[in-house]
Amino acid sequence: MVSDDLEMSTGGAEGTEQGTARQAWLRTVAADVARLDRSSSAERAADILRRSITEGALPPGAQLSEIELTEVLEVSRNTLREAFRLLTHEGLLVYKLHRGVFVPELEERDVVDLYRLRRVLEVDVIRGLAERDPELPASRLEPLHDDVEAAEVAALADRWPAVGTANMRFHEHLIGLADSARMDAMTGRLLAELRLLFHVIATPRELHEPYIVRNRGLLELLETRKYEQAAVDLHQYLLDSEQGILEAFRAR
Amino acid sequence: MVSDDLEMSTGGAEGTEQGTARQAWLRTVAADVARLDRSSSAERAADILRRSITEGALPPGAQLSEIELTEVLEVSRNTLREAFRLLTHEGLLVYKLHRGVFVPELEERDVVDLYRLRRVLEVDVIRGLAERDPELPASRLEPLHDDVEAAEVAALADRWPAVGTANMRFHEHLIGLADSARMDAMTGRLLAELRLLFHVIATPRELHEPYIVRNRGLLELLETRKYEQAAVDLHQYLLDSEQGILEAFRAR
DNA sequence: AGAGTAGAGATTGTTCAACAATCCTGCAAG
DNA sequence: CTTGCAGGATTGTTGAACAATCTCTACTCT
Repeated sequence: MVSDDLEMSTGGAEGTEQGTARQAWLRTVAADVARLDRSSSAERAADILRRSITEGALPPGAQLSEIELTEVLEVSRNTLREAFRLLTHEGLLVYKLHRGVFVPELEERDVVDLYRLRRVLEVDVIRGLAERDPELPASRLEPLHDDVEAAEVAALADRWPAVGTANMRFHEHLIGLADSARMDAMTGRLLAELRLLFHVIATPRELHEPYIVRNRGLLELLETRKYEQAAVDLHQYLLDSEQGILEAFRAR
Repeated sequence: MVSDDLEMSTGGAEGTEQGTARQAWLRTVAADVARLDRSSSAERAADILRRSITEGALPPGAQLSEIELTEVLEVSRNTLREAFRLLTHEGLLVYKLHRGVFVPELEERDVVDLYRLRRVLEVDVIRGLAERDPELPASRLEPLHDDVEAAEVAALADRWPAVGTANMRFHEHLIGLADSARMDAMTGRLLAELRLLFHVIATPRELHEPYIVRNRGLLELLETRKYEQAAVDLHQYLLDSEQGILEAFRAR
């Protein structure tokens, strides 16, 4: 959701269209300002907790004690509870009234549910490209390109959780092609929940490795504007991925 | 979100019909208990605000003052802020750091975005029925039936906002056929945002009336299991509805 | 001994009052 | 007309306090 660290200042860009260049620059500045402003204590606390959860430090089922965390995070109880609410609505925590907040334990039916949504949304994005944006500029695919390379590099270094992260960012950027704020929000939530599942799985390599090359294949189909083929491939891709997670899940 | 509790051991299967009747009763009791338990002050405050917003008492753009509302709702500032967070994540309020919370002002692009999502999700639900649940029991369509009738009754009484509400519930129940908790949540949010739009529209009758009969037609297609036809109709239905809202919106 | 119950201790839900940080308004100066 | 600067108002955050609820232990009764 963040970590698009300062993309700014890459110089250049005094091409023919000064007006649009300036507009683009204004946009990036506005984005930076928004990122700085976003600092409220509750959201910073939520950031730390989010990382702890998605990286597995807080395993599914764990309870988060309020007094304990106020000391660790150095925020007041009220602020901490606001952070809890934030994460609750991302699906990364669940409230049980008068009992506390817990890291949710997802079940098979959640996997099925999550993947159903992923298939619907992601496949629709691709089909949508064919209809509404067949002249997709290559620059919009750059983030996807970077993600694929990041996954390949991480794989060479045997860093499989990093591969998983890169793969997820690939899908996040894929959804981003739709220019739909609400799809972006939903996807963020879906992928966050999915991440929850990864930590109960023993074999991250088997889980992530096959999709590095498939992501690259998908990207090439997009670059050559074979949208229908990309949609079909992605559908099968997600079915396979779901199956892989379900199997790993049953074998835990 | 919760209320999966007390699903436990209903004493096994005594008479088949007694068993299911008892199960149904247990479910309703569980729902009641959940409703009472859910009482947290923040959620009660959120309920009141939600109604105020969706019924138009708080128009788009309005700012919600904290001190003012603590007096009206008789809750502390902290609890009120928790209610704000709840509504923020439903899309019914937006936070501006150090400035306060506001009822969002949706624009044309939001209409387009919302309807894109609605089309994707709702049409997929129908197509999904064909694949995974062709033997859909008639009882599952009862809520849809009730909604259609409610809309027809309200129309006869010239109560057009009520017609709009009934129409929305129809779509909510339609999504419910998918048995997907996450689709339900997303739809709730999408429809809440859509409601926000209705209040800047001057002619609720023209907006809602055509869809009463179309809802009934859709329902009949589902009852006779003509799923593909229903999917096609629904797609066009949503395109028309989007167009209607956009026109009313531009003419405001 | 085992089941049920009462109560102590711990945790969460909510309130209140205070202070710090930020925004908005109006006014003066260039 | 814009820029810069108080002053007032609103939001962000804290800490302490109390009420409500849950959990676990120890006790009573059969």
